[in-house]
Amino acid sequence: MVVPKTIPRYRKLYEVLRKHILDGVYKEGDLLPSENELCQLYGMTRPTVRQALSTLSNDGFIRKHQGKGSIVHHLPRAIGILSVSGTTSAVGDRNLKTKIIKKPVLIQWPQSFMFPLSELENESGCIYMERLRLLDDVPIFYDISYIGNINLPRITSRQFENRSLFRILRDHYRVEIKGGEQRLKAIPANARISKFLKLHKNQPVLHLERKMETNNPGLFVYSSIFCNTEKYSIFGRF
Amino acid sequence: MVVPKTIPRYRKLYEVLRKHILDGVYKEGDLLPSENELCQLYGMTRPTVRQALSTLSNDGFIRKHQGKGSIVHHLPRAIGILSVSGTTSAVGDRNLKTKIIKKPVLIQWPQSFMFPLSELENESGCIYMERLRLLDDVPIFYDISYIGNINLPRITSRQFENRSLFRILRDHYRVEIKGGEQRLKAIPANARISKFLKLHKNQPVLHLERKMETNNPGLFVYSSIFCNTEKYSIFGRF
DNA sequence: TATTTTAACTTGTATTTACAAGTAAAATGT
DNA sequence: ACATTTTACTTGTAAATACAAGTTAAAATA
Repeated sequence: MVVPKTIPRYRKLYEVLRKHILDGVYKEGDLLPSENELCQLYGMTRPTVRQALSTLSNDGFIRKHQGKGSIVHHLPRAIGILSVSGTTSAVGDRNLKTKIIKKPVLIQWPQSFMFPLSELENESGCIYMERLRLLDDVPIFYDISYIGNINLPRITSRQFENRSLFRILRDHYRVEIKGGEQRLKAIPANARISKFLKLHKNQPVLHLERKMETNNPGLFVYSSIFCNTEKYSIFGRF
Repeated sequence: MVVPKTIPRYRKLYEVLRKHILDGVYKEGDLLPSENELCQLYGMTRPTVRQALSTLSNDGFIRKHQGKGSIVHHLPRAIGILSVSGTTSAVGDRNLKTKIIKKPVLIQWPQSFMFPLSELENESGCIYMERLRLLDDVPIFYDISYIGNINLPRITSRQFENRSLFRILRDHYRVEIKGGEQRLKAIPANARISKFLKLHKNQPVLHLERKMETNNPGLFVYSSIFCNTEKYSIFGRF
């Protein structure tokens, strides 16, 4: 069923170092082992080690300094919805709950969609769902998602409670989110949004419209997200 | 004065291809020359070419597909303040004007600053300035900037009208913005903000707090930006 | 002692080589 | 005419090597 594609060595090292940083083995400001030491430790050559470090640097886990080394960068403490990793993993699964407002159903795309669609996407419709995400029982994200309906069997019958959409896509369909684009706006909460996010009407709400690319070239995931930023800020790197 | 540091070859190729894409030599959906062709064309080896393409890919100019090639990605048409490049270059200098609200002055950091400061930063104070940026004569960004006061002679007497802060830092002080982090919030406009952005009081405004890293390890640039997102959205890649 | 120089590290850039894996079109077979 | 296989291309991964350039601390020198 799930094809265990061989994982590149540089990716393995990336995962190991990333985990060590997240687990606190290497703390903020610490110097990572030098590239040559990592070569010896993990039995690979410098280009391979450098590819792993380069990815870590791009993801903001380390900063590299010529002549000095790779220094562990401080980790974001706020909600990292602006990063690729997705909300659930960013907050750490601890206090984040997901509530389904509308279970996933197969529908036609809305009349005037927020992003232009390819012909193939338009023909095959999309999977639609609405979720509410709460941090410490405070509603933070009201999330409307559209997933291109391209060979994702049984997705409408899956359990999405307390689980990341991205995780399900990855584990069950081998779909990885690669990146994407987004538009941001500050808007006044309408009746529906204020109801779900427990805000007064017309209170400012952060609105994100996102188009996410996947490892499947024809498959995109779209989200319209309304954020209650009264208590928490949305955090991002660039 | 300005030391002409040798520019790496992969960087040169990056600049050339980037310019070609921006100038429309390669259009959206076009296939770039293959890596081997680029090797021949520019007289360099594949790892060097790949380093240039990898940077282009990270910056969102191209998407790479194994077995196919590098495909030019569509360019953002909206305002790219979430990208590193800075506002001026992103919009294209055409209709964007900058108005100085408060000329740059050397002051002490505010009492409780939005980001933690290093000792060195705290001791030496900061350069403070306020700017208003207008697109088609509509005020879009109200921008409060703090620059660490580390060896930037005569900066308080420079002309910032219609010029990007980043450009001045780069051209006159060899300071390059490398990346950074930001927090986002939707807030109601207060008296001052509504005055400058020509909005009603309590209308939703997008608030960005940014910390930007530079090629000078001790130097950071901070901005508190209030955005009028009524007409335009803020665009970003991730 | 104080200063300068050197040496030993670090990461950055670049070449060369080899094979794996994905894509698409041409060649082949039925 | 259609389906399959082959082939030639593409990018991906990985090794081995070399030197440049920035940093730091030890060593040499004044």
